[in-house]
Amino acid sequence: MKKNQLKSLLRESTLDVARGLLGCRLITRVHGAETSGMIVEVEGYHGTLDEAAHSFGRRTRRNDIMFGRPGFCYVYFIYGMHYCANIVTEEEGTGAAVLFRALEPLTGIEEMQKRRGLTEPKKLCSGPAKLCEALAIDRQMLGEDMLSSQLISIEPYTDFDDSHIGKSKRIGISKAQHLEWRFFVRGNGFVSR
DNA sequence: TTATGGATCTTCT
DNA sequence: GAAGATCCATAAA
Repeated sequence: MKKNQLKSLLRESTLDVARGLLGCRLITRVHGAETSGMIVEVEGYHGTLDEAAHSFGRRTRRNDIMFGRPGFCYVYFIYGMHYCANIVTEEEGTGAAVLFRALEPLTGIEEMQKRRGLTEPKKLCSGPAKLCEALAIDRQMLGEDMLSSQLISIEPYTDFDDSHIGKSKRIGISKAQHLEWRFFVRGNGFVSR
């Protein structure tokens, strides 16, 4: 994928965006430190047809960003201690997003190790809350446009064709559990399980 | 105003 | 494999 193709990828349906994001690079720049990783695992969430999505039902203060423009960053706080990060998909007002579940660390690895208090590369970003801690993602990223923001952005890196992409049911949800909306790079050691 | 439970991670057994 | 940590948006009252 070329750099300018991200914008057109975001016009695709949520599940196609999810697949297309595998192999892209997620980058943050915080306090002068750049950290980035290749996206190797994601999940799709689609408000109106998906009981597991935060946007299911109606627009509220918490999920408001999910109804914004595609490419926006939706960060939420969970279990009293963790942040998770999404990129908004579908046209404005839809309430859909793709959750970043795991990265393969690429740059700023020392910084990630410091933030995580760990050195083992496979444990740095192998879960949605772990990658947020490693890349210092929190509420300050909420609502950033990931196609133009300095703080948090996405760019093409590697392309995977369908034969390298696995799918499964989503993890950690109590509703709509039958949907196979989780996608990951097959055989990559940095996925969450 | 209060009660409830969640798109998780770590540590312990 | 199970439990504890610990905040906050939402729904119920």
